[in-house]
Amino acid sequence: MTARILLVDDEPDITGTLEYNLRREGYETQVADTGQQALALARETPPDLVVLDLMLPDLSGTEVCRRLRQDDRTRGVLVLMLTARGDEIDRVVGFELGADDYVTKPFSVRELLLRIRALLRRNAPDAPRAETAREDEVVFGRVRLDPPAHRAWVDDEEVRLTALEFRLLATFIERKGRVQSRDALLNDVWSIHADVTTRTVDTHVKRLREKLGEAGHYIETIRGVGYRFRARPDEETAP
Amino acid sequence: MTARILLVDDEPDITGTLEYNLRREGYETQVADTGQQALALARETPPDLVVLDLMLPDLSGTEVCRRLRQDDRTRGVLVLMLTARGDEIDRVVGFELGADDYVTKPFSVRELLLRIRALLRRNAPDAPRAETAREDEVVFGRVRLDPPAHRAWVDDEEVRLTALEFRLLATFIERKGRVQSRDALLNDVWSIHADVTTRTVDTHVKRLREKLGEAGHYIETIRGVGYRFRARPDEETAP
DNA sequence: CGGCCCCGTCACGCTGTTGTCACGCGGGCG
DNA sequence: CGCCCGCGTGACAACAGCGTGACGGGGCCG
Repeated sequence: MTARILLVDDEPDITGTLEYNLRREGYETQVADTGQQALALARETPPDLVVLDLMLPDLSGTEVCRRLRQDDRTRGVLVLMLTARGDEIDRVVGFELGADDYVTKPFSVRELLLRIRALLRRNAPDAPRAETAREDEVVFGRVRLDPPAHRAWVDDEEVRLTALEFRLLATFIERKGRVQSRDALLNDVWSIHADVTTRTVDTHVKRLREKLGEAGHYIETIRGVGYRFRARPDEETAP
Repeated sequence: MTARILLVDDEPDITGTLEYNLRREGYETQVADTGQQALALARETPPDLVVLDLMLPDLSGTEVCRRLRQDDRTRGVLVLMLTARGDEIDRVVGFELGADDYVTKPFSVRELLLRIRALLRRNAPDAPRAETAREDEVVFGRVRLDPPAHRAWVDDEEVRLTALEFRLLATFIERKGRVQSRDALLNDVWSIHADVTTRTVDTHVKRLREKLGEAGHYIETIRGVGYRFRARPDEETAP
């Protein structure tokens, strides 16, 4: 079974070169030059791997990745990100997005081809990713997160989180034990730097708590400061 | 638990640079310049990750990797390979060796650091922050403060402080040993420059003392001037 | 095109926090 | 020795901050 690869970039030079080389190696390829198109194609017939540029005309690459993870049909697709600022890479391959690999621009085509091959083989049918998949999971008390699959559980009961909620929860867990001001959260989760008087953060924290049920108590309110995710699941703070 | 990283390369330049950078990020490092030495060290106390050069004086990097995978003690260790001729990479990250990632020489240190961080996090059991949080703590006698977490303890008993009280206490400790006039405190803690006739400061000092219990005596009243936090916990001032 | 889901905003009500006041005490200064 | 200013203290009312339910717009999918 030859692998199918979806190339997403608005630069024809890049997709062209990659397509040529990948086909020469026996892969089937598809090309999309916008995020929307990429999502449509991926949902139509999920590829084995998506090479995803971060800079796209419509949606950002991170957004595309997020939506891929949210759809059952495309959840398991491997994602290799192209380009990321150094300080973004952590989020790209970390809790939040769970991309499987990345290559920074300018990149050598050879390098990219090698990484694609490595990813596909690591994920090959008879070499189940079971082991590595486990390692990608994040467990905190009764909460379990699988960033690459973009799924969440509480007590082994799956919880359906929206993209935003997932991002919020991932950020909380990543920064557990430390208070996050509303401003900080708006920066990191919403990617906006606005002075805020709205109750947006509060509302989404409420929704997240609601969906997490008992585990919602992991999110503590520090009045006048912000929110804090518990440092440890069994921790008891002063009354 | 900070991660332990074993660097294996016969180039002191490389190991030196990496060691410096990794330590700066809080990792523990070990260095080996031969394959045999690397294996010995790894078996002695298995590290969390091995950065492994392919070109070594005695054993090849691939051979070292293979033996690491064969030994029960070191089987689970993450391996990041340095340098590989293009046509070798397939074997390195493939079934045969099963390295977890690779970086080709010449490599950017930044790139390598990012990949190391990504690997470790993906593989981190838990509590990646526990240790670093410690470093942010402020300890003064029986009082302990954790500003990022916005928590306070007296004799390891957590004390619940309001945002204002926390700010006040932090300011005191920051300016310990020096008298703070009520005006100064209103400036720094309340961020207002008002002529003061109110008993606001006094009231909050009282509340803070109350919550601190015995440790409340760290805050001394300097009649006619203001308040002063002790310079040292064991200090006794003349009555 | 229509329905659904997601998300931002708003208003309302509650609770903990905070500023103020009055009172009493005590120490220093005249 | 006594008075006065400064400080501790308890009470209290206003208020800000937060939880919550509801609403409407907008985007995505069928």
